[in-house]
Amino acid sequence: MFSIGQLSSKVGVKVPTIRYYENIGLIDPPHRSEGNQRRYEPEVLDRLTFIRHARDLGLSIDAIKDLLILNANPDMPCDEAHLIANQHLKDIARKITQLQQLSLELTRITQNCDSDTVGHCKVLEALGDHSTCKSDH
Amino acid sequence: MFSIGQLSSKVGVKVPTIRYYENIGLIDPPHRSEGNQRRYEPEVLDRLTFIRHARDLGLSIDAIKDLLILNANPDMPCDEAHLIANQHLKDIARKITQLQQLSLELTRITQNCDSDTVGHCKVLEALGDHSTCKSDH
DNA sequence: TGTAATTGCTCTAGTGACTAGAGGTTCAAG
DNA sequence: CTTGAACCTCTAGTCACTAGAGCAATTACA
Repeated sequence: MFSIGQLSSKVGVKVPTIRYYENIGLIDPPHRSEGNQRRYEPEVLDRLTFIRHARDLGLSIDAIKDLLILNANPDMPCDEAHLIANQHLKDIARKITQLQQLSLELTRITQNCDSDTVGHCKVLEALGDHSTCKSDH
Repeated sequence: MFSIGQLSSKVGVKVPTIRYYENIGLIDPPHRSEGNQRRYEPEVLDRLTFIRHARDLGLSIDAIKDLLILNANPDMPCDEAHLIANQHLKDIARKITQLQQLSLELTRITQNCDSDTVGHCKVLEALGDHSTCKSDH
């Protein structure tokens, strides 16, 4: 049996966030002590770790809800889990490329600083041209 | 001269979002028609496209404001531009690193799984078990 | 030119995923 | 048995939008 604070430090999810997750139905309301404080069974550790991990990877709460349902039904096909992961992968790859472009441009700006002024700044160009996008977003 | 709807479909930013950007000072208030409707000059296209891409990459509105200032002032003293650019460079570098780790992690997770039912799906397992992570996130 | 559909206007409130604070209660260590 | 840390609920704030109400202007077509 854990208090909410112990649970929090064990899984690295903040106390108010745990209460928030309970509020929105992502985790079940635990039993309470005589004085109305939350007391958690060890099982919640796995679930919260899963949630935390998935959030870290940028999955939405709704996506996590889906995955938790999948998790609870071991006989279901796992395509959906892969689909969710793969969608994320594509998105991430695109973002990396664009951030690298922006980074390059910002580096150029700082390195052009032998003169007194920025000169012709291409920050906007670095991200302004939609045609350089590989995917549509 | 574009109406707000035309602008919206050209750059892929929703109409209410454009008004919101005007509200918070990210784009200038345009001229109005006789009947008080917004009429945009073509110049706003670049600016909005830039904003859209930068947002997509996870830059905050404040960061975007800075970058737009940088872009709009080619005569800006060097040290000031240097400062702004460097501040955001660090941030962007960090974002790239994080995304790369994430991408690796997701790839590893999806490639480890070749089962057809959730029961043996490694994606779900990997999300639940933090100890299998190569990097800390 | 008339009229109907579409697009526009402002304003307020809601969303997601938390986070902060007020004001009070319970628990565990000394 | 006291004290202080941890807990409770509740409301409100954050960011970057998004939705809806209720009304006005514009555009397409007959």
